[in-house]
Amino acid sequence: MAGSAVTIRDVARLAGFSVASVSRVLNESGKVTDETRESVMKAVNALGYSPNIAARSLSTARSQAIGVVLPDMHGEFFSELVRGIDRAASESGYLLLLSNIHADPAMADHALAAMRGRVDGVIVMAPQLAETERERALPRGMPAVLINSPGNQGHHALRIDNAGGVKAMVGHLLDTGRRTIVHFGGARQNFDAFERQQAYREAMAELAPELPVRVLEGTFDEASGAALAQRLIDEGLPVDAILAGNDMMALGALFTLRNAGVSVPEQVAVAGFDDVPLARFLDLSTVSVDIVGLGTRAVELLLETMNAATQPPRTELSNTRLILRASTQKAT
Amino acid sequence: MAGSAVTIRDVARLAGFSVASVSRVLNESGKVTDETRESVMKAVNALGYSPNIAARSLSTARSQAIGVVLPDMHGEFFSELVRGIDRAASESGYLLLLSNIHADPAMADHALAAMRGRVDGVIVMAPQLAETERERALPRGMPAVLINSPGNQGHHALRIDNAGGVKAMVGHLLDTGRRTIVHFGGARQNFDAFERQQAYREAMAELAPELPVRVLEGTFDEASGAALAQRLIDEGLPVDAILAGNDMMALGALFTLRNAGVSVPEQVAVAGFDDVPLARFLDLSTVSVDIVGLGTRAVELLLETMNAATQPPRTELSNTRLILRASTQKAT
DNA sequence: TTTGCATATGTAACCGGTTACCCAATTCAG
DNA sequence: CTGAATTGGGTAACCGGTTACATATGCAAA
Repeated sequence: MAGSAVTIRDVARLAGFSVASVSRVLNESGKVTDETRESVMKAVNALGYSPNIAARSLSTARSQAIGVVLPDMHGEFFSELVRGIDRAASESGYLLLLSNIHADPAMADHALAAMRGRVDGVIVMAPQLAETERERALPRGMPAVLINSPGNQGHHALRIDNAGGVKAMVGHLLDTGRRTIVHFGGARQNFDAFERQQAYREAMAELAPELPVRVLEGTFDEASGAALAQRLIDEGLPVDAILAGNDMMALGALFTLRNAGVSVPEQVAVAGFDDVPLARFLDLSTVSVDIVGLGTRAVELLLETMNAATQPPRTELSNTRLILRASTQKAT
Repeated sequence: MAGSAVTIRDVARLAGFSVASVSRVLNESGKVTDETRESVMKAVNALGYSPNIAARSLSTARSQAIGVVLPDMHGEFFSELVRGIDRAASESGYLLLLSNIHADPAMADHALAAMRGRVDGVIVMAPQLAETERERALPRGMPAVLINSPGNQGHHALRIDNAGGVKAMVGHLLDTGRRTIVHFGGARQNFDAFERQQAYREAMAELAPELPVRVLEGTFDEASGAALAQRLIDEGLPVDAILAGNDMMALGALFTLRNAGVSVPEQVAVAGFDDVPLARFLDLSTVSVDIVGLGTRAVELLLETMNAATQPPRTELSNTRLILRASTQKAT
């Protein structure tokens, strides 16, 4: 370990006190006279001493770090989430141990095992991992908070309010006179994709049971959105609104429609989900999620769990906001 | 520390062997018979044991973690860089200890101090921190690699090849017949902004010394680009090319020009730097930087330093690629 | 058979902190 | 002036691993 040459015993020797007193001075625990404090501090500065955190962790059984296990994801969502987590964690004096897991359950196992003993708790986002697999990987007794992950075995969980967001958007489309709303869904095993598709069906059933329901399944990327849009064009465009499972799909659709000479929003409305920065530039109506807030809240819940493990597990929804732009409504 | 119920002694007892043998099995060090290995592994699985890393760090004096100190930045750049670092680090069995520093030198101090004894080395990106401040904060003897940071006191350093990228873009603009190229610069204390402005001046001096040089200073955001573009419009648009210090400024300029009825690229070419995802959608010519590669390379250099500290410090440039789109040239 | 050597395993010291517990000195009450 | 209470400080056990060294076992060579 780098920079650990000087130990507490060296400081104690130079200061002329015992290691216990040095420790007491440094941790401001226990009683010490001012003279003791002074000579200890002098020795600390003279030697450039700083405590070895591994040793401290070992004996206190706390590491002042929280583990963050995230899927291999791109762009804004990742950075905003980490920003939120980091902000809240460092406010409480915690550092972040970060690990991306790459879809593969074995890697998830490995990542979580590697964190054992180095973190006081973990924030896990594993939308692609089944509940049983996750629970097996999670060291038992490890405080954990889940973000957007299936199940909630004894842990606090946070979810994006997919249902609320989708329902609001469906409501908006219906309000603006759309009658044949088709949903572009993401891959089935993706948790968000699943929830959003579900929400679309429920919203339609509740708000407009007389209208047709149609889901085209793809993947959460631009190319997939483009391909599905092309399919609709080939069919003669039997729709007046596309509600995509995320923004990238929506953008793919948007471009394909425009290139094919279809006017948006006049002929077809296009809506997405996520409010990626691109959406604003391309005037895409979408649903915005407070990602920084999600991360911050996850840390709060985790700290709560770590301090008083007896809380019954809660699932909270992070709220969403409807962002209406030109892709679903005529300019005002 | 959470989840530490089972220790190596429990495993040893259940397996009927000593802790030394268990350790040998788990670390694949020393000789063990197949039967020993088997019973140890059985006990490990039965108990769900995984070693306490703090204890291991303490006795081996290595933490198998690297610290990552990054500025508070947004979007793609952050996620791609972390992705690159994480990929290379986890391949070599290292975890990431992450800390955002928020421009403030005191926070940088604090972040680095907190990493002492928990990491085997650090990757620091602190473009806004003066060299002396950074060196004071960095624990002595701590292996470090710098990314895009001023100075390189005894450390390996990585830089985006701002000069090369800007020069290539200036060359392209000149080749396509532009004669009055103005540079929109970022804030002076931003290291990249500074380098890019410098590079613009040098490229002009070298490639077209007879042409006018003009720099408008702003900040690295869209609003600033828009404001500067408006200023040029108010002046009667005495330019035929805008080379912005980054993509966001370029996009701000692009929108403002278009809204004012200026045709791009016919009347004015607009170029950026970074190749953010938006650039592709909005057909902005720009310079792309291999961010993932930057992160990966940083880890490689760091590991090298940690293993053989005697290398003379090197500074490497990560290469850039000219991305030509419609904002600087007519459709082919 | 004895010596020798390789090999597998066990014992216990050690990493560098924290802290329970003990002791000595001082203060205070009666 | 004595005994009790208070207080600052020291000793050493402990956290959970790793590993140098000691030991035991088996087998080959002499």
